[in-house]
Amino acid sequence: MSVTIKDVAKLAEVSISTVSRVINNSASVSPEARRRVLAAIDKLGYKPNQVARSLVTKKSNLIGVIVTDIGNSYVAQMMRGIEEVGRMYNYDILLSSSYGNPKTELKFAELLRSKQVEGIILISEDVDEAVIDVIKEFNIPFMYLNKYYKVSNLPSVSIDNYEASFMMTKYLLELGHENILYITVNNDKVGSVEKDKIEGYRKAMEEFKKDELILSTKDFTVEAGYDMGNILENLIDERNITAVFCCQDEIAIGLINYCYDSNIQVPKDISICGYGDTKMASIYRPSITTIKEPYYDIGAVAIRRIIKELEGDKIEEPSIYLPIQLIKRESCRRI
Amino acid sequence: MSVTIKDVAKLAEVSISTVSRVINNSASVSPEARRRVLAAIDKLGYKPNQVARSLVTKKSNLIGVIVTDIGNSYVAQMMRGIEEVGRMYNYDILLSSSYGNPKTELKFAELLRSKQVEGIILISEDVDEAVIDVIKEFNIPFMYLNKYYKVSNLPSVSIDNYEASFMMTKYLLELGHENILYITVNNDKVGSVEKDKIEGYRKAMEEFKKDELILSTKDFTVEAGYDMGNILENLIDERNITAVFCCQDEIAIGLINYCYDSNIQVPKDISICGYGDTKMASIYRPSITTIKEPYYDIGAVAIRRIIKELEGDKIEEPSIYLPIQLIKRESCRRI
DNA sequence: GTGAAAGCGCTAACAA
DNA sequence: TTGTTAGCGCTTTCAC
Repeated sequence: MSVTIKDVAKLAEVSISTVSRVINNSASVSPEARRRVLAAIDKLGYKPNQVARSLVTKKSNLIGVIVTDIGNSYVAQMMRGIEEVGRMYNYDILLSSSYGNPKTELKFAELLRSKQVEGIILISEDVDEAVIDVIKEFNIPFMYLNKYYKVSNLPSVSIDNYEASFMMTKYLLELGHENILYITVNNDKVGSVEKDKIEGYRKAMEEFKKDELILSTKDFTVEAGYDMGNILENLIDERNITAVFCCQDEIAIGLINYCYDSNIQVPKDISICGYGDTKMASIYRPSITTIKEPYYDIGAVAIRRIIKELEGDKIEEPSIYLPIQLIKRESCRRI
Repeated sequence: MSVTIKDVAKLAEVSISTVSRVINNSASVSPEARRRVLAAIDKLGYKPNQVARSLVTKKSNLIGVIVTDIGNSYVAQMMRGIEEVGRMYNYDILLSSSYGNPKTELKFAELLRSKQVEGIILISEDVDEAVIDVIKEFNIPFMYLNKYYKVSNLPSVSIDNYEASFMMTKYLLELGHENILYITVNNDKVGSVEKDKIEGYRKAMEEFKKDELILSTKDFTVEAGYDMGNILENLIDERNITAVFCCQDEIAIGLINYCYDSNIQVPKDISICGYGDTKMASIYRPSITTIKEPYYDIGAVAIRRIIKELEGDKIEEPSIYLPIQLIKRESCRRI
């Protein structure tokens, strides 16, 4: 068996309380006793059993994170922020992947709870009120991170999508583009950020007195972007489209792939920009003009807020918005 | 406070032992008592405290994973496999990122231990014997995953790099390429898989009676690949190089980026292949011919082996090699 | 089939 | 400054 506090106490010839005091620095211990305890700890290679400690202190120092899919680049970036900041404050991360299944999310939430996590971060790509309600009832700090939807009154960290979309559209307009296509993803659900982004696009187009043109694709994948290719090809001729604002980098990449395959040159023949600034956007050629969503920071701020709440701070504003950035790269040119 | 086994016992008017028996199905309980207990559990929304349970059973159902950086695509893929298979067997994942720092790895290893993890998976990119030794001493199932180094006699899951490299080189030769450049990364450390890969390349070149040409770059990054560009440009002229086998996809992508910027067409002017089959390799244009390292499976098999060991199976072979695949895409052409 | 009691490894009164 | 003791929430003998 592994060595316990008793073994240390015996070897150091003190009581277990004294050992406990030494390892927790919780009360004054005579230099002599401390020395003996430390020596014993060293000799035995004693490491306190955190499980036992948790049981009595009711502090697990665990924060549960439920993600859709850790294989998604942006999720991994958020995890980095979560992990790194959590670590600074001595919190460990219990990870579970739901693959977008609400049933699984629910199961994991309860599992995390039974493991006594002190807070939960849910990274979701859909909205399921049932899961949210259950987690809320746990009465522990909770952060809801969703790149695609807003849920009002839920503590979260995100960006101002309206502003970002407006900024990007304006940039394209200022480059001289007059006919700018916005590619969104079919979505009627309440809270979809696409609504805000479309508003931002519209606002800018109106300001420049240009006609809007919005098309939907089926989802946020490279394939969906690729599939928009032939429609775009027609639009270039028929509507003299010179720039496309894609609602996600993946779609932009798919579209540029189509162009590559069809000998349409980007940005010479058409300017294409994305949204998100995933890793790929900077590595791909042409490198992609996009909006940088600060994934790392979103994760970092989310866990920081949880820890603050754990430390007693009440969080005032449920939603925090982080600054975005327009990243100008090769895929969009002045016209 | 949250509801405990006592509350359930009181409401059901049985002893806590009976409640325990019901939730664990550990001994026969009269139908009537079971019914009452179940009703009480349901009414109170009772969830057993896993921490308390762990303390007595000495089973935490936790597996600790130390990764270099969850932001790396291949690490995230491995994590998927680890998480998903762990979940099937009811194990939770405690995640920590070392960012390659051995001191941090060590600290996390001990932290994980004190959290009573039942097994540890270390995903590393360097070799630090000290860390390995410490983890070994924990005497719990341990898997060592390292894409770049082999450490003999350590339980691990990897691929046969010699074979993979041989296969790829042979493929290029069979496409008609005669002068094939292999780009490796400067590395004298023992156990580097680059040694095996170079051997595989050599073997194939010898078999086809061609001269080898090997160059080193500084690390496994896109930038390092890009930096090889001008050297390659000269080599195309001077040595009539028609194909480049890069030891990692990132380097291949960097090199192709250079070509893109310098109006060298891939694969028309030069064929370039990579190694790893990261996500990027299939999305990038031209799509990249590469060796598929089965990251997901590596993670899945690693944790499965840990669980098997936890279940009492002794693991015979320390190292397991998973099958690789040659993925033929656009970046290499017949000559 | 069931309850009482011991104990997992630890912290935190409390008393000395 | 120190030791004794009670418990954290649970499982598991051991009697009955």
